[in-house]
Amino acid sequence: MNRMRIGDLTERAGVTQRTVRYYESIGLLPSGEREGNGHHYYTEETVTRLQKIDQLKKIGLSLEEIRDVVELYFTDTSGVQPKRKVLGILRRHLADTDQKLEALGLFRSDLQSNIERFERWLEANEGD
Amino acid sequence: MNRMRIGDLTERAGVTQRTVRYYESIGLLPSGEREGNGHHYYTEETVTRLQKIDQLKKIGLSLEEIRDVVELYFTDTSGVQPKRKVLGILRRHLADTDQKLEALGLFRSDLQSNIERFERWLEANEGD
DNA sequence: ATATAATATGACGTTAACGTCATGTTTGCA
DNA sequence: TGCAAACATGACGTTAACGTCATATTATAT
Repeated sequence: MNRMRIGDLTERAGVTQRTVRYYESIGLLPSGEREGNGHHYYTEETVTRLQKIDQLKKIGLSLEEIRDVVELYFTDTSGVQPKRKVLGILRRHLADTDQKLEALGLFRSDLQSNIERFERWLEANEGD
Repeated sequence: MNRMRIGDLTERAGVTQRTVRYYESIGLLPSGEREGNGHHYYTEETVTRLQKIDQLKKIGLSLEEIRDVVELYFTDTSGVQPKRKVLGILRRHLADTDQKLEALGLFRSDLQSNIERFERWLEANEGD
């Protein structure tokens, strides 16, 4: 189904209309083409774009950070200068990500050892 | 230096007074003992507690989530019932953490491959 | 043709995690 | 003893990421 209006778009992408309009307002989503009437029309790409945004949000990126990288998945970024810029952004995000991964890993083993400690205690102190 | 007032505390922990008072107000930090005058007094433990909170924040936990787990590092949680409760919380956080780790890992390799793609393009299209 | 559903736009409300005054009391030092 | 620096408390302000009306126009089913 190509060329849908906001109702179908939000249903397929699992977001609210408010979210779509908010994203349009901050330039995260290109505001769909409008006909003679005031209505906006969207395509399949808008759906996948919204889904991609959702993925990146779950990772913990802010909408501003997402705006930096999401273009990458949907445009051709021609020219040397833009490509260099995107490359810089990507490298920064990679460094950030590695830090987060490390911190999360430490937290995980912290959790793990605490869990084991509690389990041992409970096993020792009652018949369960 | 044990038994300090808020000025030293915030300097050592690298947070503002507002932050300390906010944490006290939401029960994340025990509000330091007060003398006859209205002043609060804190100890070394408060410093390390603030630092622990900061670590957990960097991982992406909300203050509410932190309140759930931070006690663990500073109290004895005696009794079987409380221990069971904490154990439940820990297990939930472990599952959350594993999900985040997986998502972050995927994002990382996504970034990585994009970076390589851009690098190859730049190498091919100019002498650098 | 008309009632109902869908859309557009604007404005105010909300939560988290504090920042920033304003005002009043306490402490520490010359 | 006097006075600037430190502290306490209260209230209003701020940003992100939307939620929730209210109102007006357009689309659609009967």
